[in-house]
Amino acid sequence: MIGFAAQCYQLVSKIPKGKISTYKEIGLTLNTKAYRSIGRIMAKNPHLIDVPCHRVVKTDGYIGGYALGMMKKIELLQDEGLIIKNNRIVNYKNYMFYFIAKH
DNA sequence: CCGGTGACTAGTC
DNA sequence: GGACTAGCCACCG
Repeated sequence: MIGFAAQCYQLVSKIPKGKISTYKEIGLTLNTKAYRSIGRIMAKNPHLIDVPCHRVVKTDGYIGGYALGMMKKIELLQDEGLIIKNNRIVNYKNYMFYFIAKH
């Protein structure tokens, strides 16, 4: 059986390099409002390498948290070409990746 | 801007 | 196996 966590991991793993998504999007895609659950699952991420959860940020483009610390998360994102300022992704909307089509 | 509330899962006890 | 707790959030006042 595919658990909730597995679905999250699967979605996140589909985010292309240089792109980001939000916890909300994942929630919408999985048709749930369990935003916090998603965060908790990521925090316990047993697939830290396989699942690039550093590409998942808050709805406002703020970094949020990361198992290895926000600094590490920022590093990884910057390494993919994103610009981070004050813990926030500059022009994050340009990098947004939607799992489902939005108008 | 801060605090409280909501919704949901996986772990732990 | 039931109950409790924590969590990388979102939204509203």
